[in-house]
Amino acid sequence: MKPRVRFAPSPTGYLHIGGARTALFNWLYARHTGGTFVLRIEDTDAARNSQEAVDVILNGLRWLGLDWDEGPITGDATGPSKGDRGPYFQSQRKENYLKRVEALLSRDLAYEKDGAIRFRMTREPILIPDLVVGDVLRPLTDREEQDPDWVLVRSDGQPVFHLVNVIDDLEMGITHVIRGEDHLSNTAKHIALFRAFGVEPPKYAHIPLILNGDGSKMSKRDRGASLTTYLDEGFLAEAVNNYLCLLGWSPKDNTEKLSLKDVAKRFDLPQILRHNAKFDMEKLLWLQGEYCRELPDDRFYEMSVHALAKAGVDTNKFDVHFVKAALNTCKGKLKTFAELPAYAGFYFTDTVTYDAEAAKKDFVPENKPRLEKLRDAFAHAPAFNAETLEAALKETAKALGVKAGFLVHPCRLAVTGKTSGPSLYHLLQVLGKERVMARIEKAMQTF
RNA sequence: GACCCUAUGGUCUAGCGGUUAGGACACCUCCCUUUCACGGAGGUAGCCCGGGUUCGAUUCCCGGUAGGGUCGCCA
Repeated sequence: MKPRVRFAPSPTGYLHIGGARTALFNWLYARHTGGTFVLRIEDTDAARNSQEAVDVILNGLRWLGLDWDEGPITGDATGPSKGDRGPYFQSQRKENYLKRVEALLSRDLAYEKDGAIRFRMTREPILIPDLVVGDVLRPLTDREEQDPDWVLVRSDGQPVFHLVNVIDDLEMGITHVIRGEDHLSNTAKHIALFRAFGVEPPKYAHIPLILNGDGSKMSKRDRGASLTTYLDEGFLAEAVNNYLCLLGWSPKDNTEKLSLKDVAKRFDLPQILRHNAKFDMEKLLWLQGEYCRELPDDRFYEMSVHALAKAGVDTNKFDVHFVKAALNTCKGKLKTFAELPAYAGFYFTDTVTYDAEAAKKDFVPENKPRLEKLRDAFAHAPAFNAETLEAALKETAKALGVKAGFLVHPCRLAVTGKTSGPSLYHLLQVLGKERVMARIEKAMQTF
């Protein structure tokens, strides 16, 4: 029998990075085994759920490329879905729950008290066989000893998470429950329920959690916790996926860069690590830089234009060849597209603002005649391209008896306003003679 | 408070009784470079502590400590 796994997020309005990894591991296992990846929306808290909140999840998974074989097609709970085990929204499954509760009631495995329906919980310790953690024996805690039974249906008629989760897994034929380790202790409840329903529970695989760098729990507000951040900041899905794979799983051969396809081939549950991992943005950024550098030109262009537009730079106002040439000088230089507007903004504006500290250092009186000479050399260069400009600058430096750097830095500052950026000669070429001359002229008037 | 899980450099990890404890990120130095980035060459830094078991423990067992999780009419 082929495995059936599921990702069952609650639409809270954001997709936690840990949730994304849970989805990823489920997806990887399904793809590795040729099984089925089910997406189920746990929208039991009707008041807080909205279609927008579901869309955040759907969009996040789609962005990562984690396609589901069964589940909703849109964020609309009553909308279309794929798969024959639906509905895939808990809000649409209420009668299933009530039917199951009736069955429990009729067999005295549950009872009513104070308007709520409670489950007669097993008193003996329950063995949880876990594919990642191993066999875990879970006795009742001292608190639970006082009153081991727990609520299945609230007095307002709402079934609780533990109940619906188990019923859905049962009815959807889930064979492997791959979820965060925060559910490990509660798995005893789930196993007891499955048995009460007369079926063997699925296999469990509890994966370690992702924590903040300081070891604390990653919550909504923490940097990097929300998947949306990565979409917004111009990360590449392949980098995020790759990084997530490396948190709690290892190819064991020192490979760091892996495609989802590679991982799907090699991934398996028993190799998952048992300890929590701390989130390290630096390493993610490194991977991001790696993938960014390898981007095909058209995709780099597309993402760049998008990032610039988001920052208020309308590249449509410029000649397409100019835009492409400009962006070309940036490729391989930065890690996230969010950096691009600051990095390449000088191409798309006529008002250069100079870095104050750099201006203090480079826009000094002795540099004025140098800049003048350089301007003249540029003006008389046989052509205005990277090679001729480099030659012109070097000759000028030689004639002045100074190192090239004395011309390079003020020139870069005059033209871009900054101390670092794309290759100077190439950016000058792209900017073109007219703009370059004007900018040097303008800069010289400031000191 | 009880119970559960975990423990290799700052971080992610390889290791599954005998290794100069390997790799990656980050950091430092140097080279390349007219900036930055890339690339290249080096470097700093690690087996949580204490007991066992064993000829020998990072590795196995027990205890401690630390971190995380769970014990809801939250999910």
